[in-house]
Amino acid sequence: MAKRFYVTTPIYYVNDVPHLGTAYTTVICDALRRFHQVIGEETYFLTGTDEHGQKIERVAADEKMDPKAFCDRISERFREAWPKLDVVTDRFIRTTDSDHEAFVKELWKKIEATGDLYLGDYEAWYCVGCESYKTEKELEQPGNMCPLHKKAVERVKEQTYFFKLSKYQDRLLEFYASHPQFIQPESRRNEVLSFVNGGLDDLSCSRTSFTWGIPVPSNPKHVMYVWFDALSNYRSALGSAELARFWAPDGKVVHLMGKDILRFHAVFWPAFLMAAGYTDIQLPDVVFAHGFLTIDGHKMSKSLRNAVDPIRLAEELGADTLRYQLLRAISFGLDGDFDHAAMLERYNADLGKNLGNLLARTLGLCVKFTEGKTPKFGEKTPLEEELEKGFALEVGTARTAWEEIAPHRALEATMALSSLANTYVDRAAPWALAKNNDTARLHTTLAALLEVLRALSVMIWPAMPKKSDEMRAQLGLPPIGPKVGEDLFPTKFAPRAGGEALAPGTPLFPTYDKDQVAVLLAKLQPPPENEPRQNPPSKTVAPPDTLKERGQAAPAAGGTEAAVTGVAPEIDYARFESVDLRVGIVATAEKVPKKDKLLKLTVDLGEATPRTIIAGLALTFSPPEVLVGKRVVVVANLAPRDFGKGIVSHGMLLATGPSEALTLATVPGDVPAGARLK
RNA sequence: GCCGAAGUAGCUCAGUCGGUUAGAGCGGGCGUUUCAUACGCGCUAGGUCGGGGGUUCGAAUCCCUCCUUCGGCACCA
Repeated sequence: MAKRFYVTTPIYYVNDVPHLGTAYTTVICDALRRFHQVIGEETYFLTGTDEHGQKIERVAADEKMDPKAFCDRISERFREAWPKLDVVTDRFIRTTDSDHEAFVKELWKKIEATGDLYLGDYEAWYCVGCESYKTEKELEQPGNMCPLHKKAVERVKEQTYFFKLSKYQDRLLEFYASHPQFIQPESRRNEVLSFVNGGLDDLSCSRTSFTWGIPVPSNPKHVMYVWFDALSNYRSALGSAELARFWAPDGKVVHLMGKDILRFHAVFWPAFLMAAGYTDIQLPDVVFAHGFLTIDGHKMSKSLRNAVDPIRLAEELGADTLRYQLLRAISFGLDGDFDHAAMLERYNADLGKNLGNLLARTLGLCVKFTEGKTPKFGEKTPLEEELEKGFALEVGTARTAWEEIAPHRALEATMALSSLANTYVDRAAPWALAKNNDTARLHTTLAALLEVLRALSVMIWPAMPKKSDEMRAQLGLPPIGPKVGEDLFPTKFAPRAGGEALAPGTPLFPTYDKDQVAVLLAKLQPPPENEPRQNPPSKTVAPPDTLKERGQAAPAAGGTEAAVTGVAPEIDYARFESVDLRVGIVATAEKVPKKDKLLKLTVDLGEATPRTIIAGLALTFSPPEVLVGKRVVVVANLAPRDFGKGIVSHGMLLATGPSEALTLATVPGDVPAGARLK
C-alpha cells in the first residue's frame, strides 16, 4: 500500500490557453490527489506549462514579443485558471524555471556520459525535384534514384544528438511485462506494446535551427528536443532531497494524460530515465491515458473549444457542478461527451434531488424533533442493519474505484449510498415515530441518517471540496482537513455521540426548474456550428493537451507537416524550367477505395484526353465533387506513378497545409486549360 | 488495406471463464407519501444484446463472416 502519492498532469503547451480538455485532465488529477489525501497519504500534485520550442519562438515573434515574455503571459492564464476550478496544486512548474533547466541539463549530461546521447548526423536522402526527404526503401537502385524524377537524390546532413532509443526496446518490453499496471487502460497498453514490438529508432534529440530551448550543455549551438525537456518536468519538480521521497519505492507515481501523448509517456520517458541510470523501481508506476471529450456530441473544433470556457462554466454553475459532471458523466479512460443539457439534468437528479434534498430533509427533521442537535443512536432494527450493510458495500466500492482511478464509479457508489438513505427515511418514517412519541426510535433513525450524511460529506470531498465544506458546516462538522497518516474515508458505520449542534442552512444544491435550465443552456451552449455535414475527420483537436502539435520525433523527414526549417538547396534556372507547370481544370473527382486520403481525378490539360491524377486530397475535399471545375496547378511532366490495380497517376497537384485542411493552388479567372505557369 | 478496441433499453453504461424470465442509473409513464429543494418512495420501460451463419441440450457470452464507429499504421507524385 502506497504511503505517498504523486500525480501529474501533462504540462500544457503555451501555444494554447486553458480549455475544457485541459480542465478535464487537471480536475481528475486534483480529485485523485484529494482522495489520496483523505485516506491519509502524503501527496504531491504537479501541473505547469511547457514553453520551449520553435513554435513558441515563432508565435512570439509574430506578436513581436520576447519568447519569455510571451510564455509569461500564457503561463499565467493557466496558473490563474486552475484555482477557479478548486484545483490546488503543490507546484506549478514551468520549463523555463531555473531549477528545471538545471535538472534537465544534469539529466542530459548523465545520459551523454553513458554514450546513449551521441552527436551524429541526421542524414537523409533529399530529392530536390520533390523538395522532400526520401526513405531508403523508396529509392530505386542502382544509383539511389528518386523514383519519380529518375535522378539521383542528394545526401543532406544536419547535425543532431541522437538518443539510443533502439537500445531500450527489450528493456522496455520487459518492464511492461513485469509491470502490467504501468500502462492504463488495458486497451492502450496493447497499442504501445505493438509500437515497441515494431522496433524503435534512435531519436533525434536536438535542433540547431532555432534557439528557444534548453541548450545542450556540451554544445550550446544545440537546443534540446522539446519532449526531452518537457517530460523531465515530472522529475525536476522533485529535485530536492525532501521531495524525492515521492519517487521512492513506497510512493506511487501516476502520470495522467490524453491518449494522444501516451506514447511519449509510456516509451520515451521511461527510456530516458533508464538511460540516466534509474532502476525499474524508480520509474513511474502508472501512465494513464484518458479519452477525448466531445461537446454536445460535436468534436472539439478550435472554435468550439473556444466557445466552451471551463472558467465561465464554473462561474455560472459553480466549480463543483462542473467537476462533478467531468468526473461522473464520463467513463474515465474512454472517450466521452460533455453534454450541457445532461449536465444540468444530472445536477438536478444526483445532487439536488438525491443528495441535497436528503441533507435538507434530515436537518429539517432534526430542527423539528431534536432541537437542532445530533440525537443519540439507540438500538438497531433490521432497517438499520440493512442500511449498514448497504453503507459498507457502497463505501467500499467507492474507495476501490478511487484507488483504481475510476472516479465515475466512485461517484456512482456515492450516489447509491445517498439513495439508500432516502429509501431508509421512507421506511423508517421518523415523522410517524414523532407522532407516536417513539423518541428512542426517532433519535436512532435521525442519528443513522446523520451518519450517512457525514460519510457522504467525506466521499464527495475529492470531487466537490466546496460543497463538502458547506455540507459539513450544516452538519456541525469542521471542514475536511486531511492529515498524513489519518484515514478519513468512511469505513465503519459509526454514529456520533449525540448532543452536538447542527447548523442547517440554505439548500446545498438548489435545483434548476425547466425555465432556468432553458435560460442556462441558451447562455452556455455554444451556437451550433455550420459543420459541413459528413465532412470527415477534421481531426479532433485533442482536448487534453496540445502537445502533439510539436511535430515529429525526427526532423521533417518526409513528414506531411513539412516543418520548413530552411529553404532547399539552390537550383539554377534550367533546372526550374525543367518542371512543367500547367493549368488544369478538374473534370471528375472520386475517392480511391480503401485509401483514406486518395482522390482519383481526371484533369483537363488541354490535351486530347484528360489525365488521371491521384492526389492526397480526400480528407479536405469531401465530397470530392466539390473539386470539379476548379483550375488547379499541375506538374505535368512528372513521371507516372503506379498505385496498383491499374491506377496510374500522371501528374501532381500543388497544395499546402495539413492533410485535413489543405489549400489547393488554384488559378483565378478563365485561363485556358493547359496554360503554362512560369 | 493492415493491426487493435468497440457496437446491449430514449441516454450513459454494467454484465461475457456459456445456463433459470438480459441488468443499473438517468429520462419517460403510472401510483403513492408528506419530513424535505413540487422533493422522496414503489411500480413500469417489454430492448432482434450491430446483421447473418455455425458449435452446443443451451450463447449477449465460443467460432466464422459481414456491416458500422473509434484509434494506430499505410496510402498523399
